[in-house]
Amino acid sequence: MSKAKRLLDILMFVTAKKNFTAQEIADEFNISIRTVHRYILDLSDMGMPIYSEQGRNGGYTVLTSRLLPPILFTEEEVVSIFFAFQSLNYYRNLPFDSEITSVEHKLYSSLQSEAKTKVDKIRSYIAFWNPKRTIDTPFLKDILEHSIENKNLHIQYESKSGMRKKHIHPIGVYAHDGLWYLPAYDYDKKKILLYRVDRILSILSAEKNEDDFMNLKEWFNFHEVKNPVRLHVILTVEGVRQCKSVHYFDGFVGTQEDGTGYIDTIIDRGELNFITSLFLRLGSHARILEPKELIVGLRKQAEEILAMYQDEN
Amino acid sequence: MSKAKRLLDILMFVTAKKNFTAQEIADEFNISIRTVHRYILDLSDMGMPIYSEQGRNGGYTVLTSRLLPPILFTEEEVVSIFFAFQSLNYYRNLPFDSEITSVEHKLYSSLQSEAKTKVDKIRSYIAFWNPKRTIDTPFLKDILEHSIENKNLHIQYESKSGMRKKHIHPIGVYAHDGLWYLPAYDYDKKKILLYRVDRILSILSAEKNEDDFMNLKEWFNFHEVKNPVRLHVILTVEGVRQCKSVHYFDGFVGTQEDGTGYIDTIIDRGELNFITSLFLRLGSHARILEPKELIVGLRKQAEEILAMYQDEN
DNA sequence: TTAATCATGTCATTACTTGTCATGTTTTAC
DNA sequence: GTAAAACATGACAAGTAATGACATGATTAA
Repeated sequence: MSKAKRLLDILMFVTAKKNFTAQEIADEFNISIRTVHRYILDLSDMGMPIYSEQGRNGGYTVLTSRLLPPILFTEEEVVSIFFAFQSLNYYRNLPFDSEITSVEHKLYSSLQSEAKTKVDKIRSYIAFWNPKRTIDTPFLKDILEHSIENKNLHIQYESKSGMRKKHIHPIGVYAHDGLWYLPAYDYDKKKILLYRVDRILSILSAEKNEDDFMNLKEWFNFHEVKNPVRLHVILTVEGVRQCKSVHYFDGFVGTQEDGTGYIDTIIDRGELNFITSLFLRLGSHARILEPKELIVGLRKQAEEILAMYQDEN
Repeated sequence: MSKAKRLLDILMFVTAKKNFTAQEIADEFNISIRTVHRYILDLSDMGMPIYSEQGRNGGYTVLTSRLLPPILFTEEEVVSIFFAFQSLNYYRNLPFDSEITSVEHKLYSSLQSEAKTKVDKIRSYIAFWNPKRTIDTPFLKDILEHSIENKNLHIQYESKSGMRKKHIHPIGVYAHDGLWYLPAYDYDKKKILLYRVDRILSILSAEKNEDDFMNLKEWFNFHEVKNPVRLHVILTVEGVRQCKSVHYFDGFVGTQEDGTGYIDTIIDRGELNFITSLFLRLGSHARILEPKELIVGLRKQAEEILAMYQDEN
């Protein structure tokens, strides 16, 4: 076996083990201790942060987190990594900040000037925009970490009715439109609720979770319809156009030959509140047939607005 | 110089040159032709796609796009790359698809099982959600490419009033809320308009652009206010809460000591249409003082809704 | 003090690398 | 069809690097 290959093997062995003696390596790879010492010298020369302790119970220790064997990329592959990093640009408080910076640095400096230009262009011509909010999300990293580690949390949360303590189990964390959301099982309310990470005021404590919960993907697919209500709406041509751009109605917008259309589906009563504002905007482009409550809600909102501005003309 | 180092040098030299003869390498590195042949054998053994053509005018050719020197990553750095890739998950028709797959594969297979678990967890606990639309964006890759290459385009575009031909210069491309937008200079209308990439029906032709335009970043910061209008609103506590979650008002929401607040800023008249639906939703939580048009618009919309449902009770 | 470690040096042996030379093969220009 | 320019491969000697065995020293903990 070539020296280079063997050095790589040892590198992997050693980064996995973190603590080892020369004898162990010698036995593992069937080489003499003298050679092991020589190899370790080579590895430190190559920049591996490895240090030794003499004396009984001494040995070697690898300082850094594990190093991976060197990986060969093509230029296009590296460009694709920069493309992916570009998509994180408009977020704040992301985890892996320093790692991403160091990866970017390593990769960029290995590129030739032509490819550097390409990366620069991607950076200036492509954006994954989201509202670059002034809202701070200081606990994002912690929440992500705890979610991944399957912990339960006690948090202080700023809800509509003021500051509350919550005992929750995170299902996962997701970003939408620049905000971070935390679907989590609330132990007091005994159901899964959706929290906003920026409204978490502090994490009081975390403990290992023992229970079983659905994961994030399952939660996304899971739409518990507890109070089913039929939503039945007729749409003008313009109404169809606008509804098709609303994700909520994805797939539910039916069209007639003349371009007009309809929505006829089952939704949860809890969602009516959210839907009201959609139909307020659509005005006469959408005529609701069912449910009654939605019509009542719309009228109430409309009346509220008219009442507020009745004295102005 | 060690063999390994020299092999790397040659690897870089040949990937940059793409076409070369053994003699050239021998001269460049001051080694014998025989050794060059041996090195090339080594490189192919290492997986470099290098092939030879015999005969006069023959030589070696490197098949792939340029390979970069092997790069050492720490485990955390690799995890951060997977984190970034995760953010692309809910998009369709992205460029660099195959590159990302191959990078993922290379990296994942080099990870140890412990780190693999971490990557798996990131994949199942973190999402960058956006409306995973059923809308197809077949021209996204092409549009991106042409933007980067500073081309002008003739496209067929599906606008409100039907299919139109457009002659444009792309400023850049950005994603927002799952849709791709293309700010571009319209040569006919002589101004920058915003197109939706999914509404591009075909690209008729592309030609090199000679003119100077602003770039995407400049465009983001550029808000031409042609018809300035003062927007002045007073907000209840709940109104403040809701407005702060609306990106459009970022930074413009002032608060009083008692928790109520106000918005007082200058906007463009063209934006009133969009704002109307925001205030429809807010109802009595937001009382508009100025501009008059907005109040008129709100009342009109409210009356339209009431008229539509007047016979129902 | 002793045993377990690392650290370093020397030296003979072995393994690998390199250059030179030789011999083919393939392709193209003339 | 021949010569030139290229790759392909083999053999071998000379040179270089890697290895193991052994020796010695230093450091640390039991």
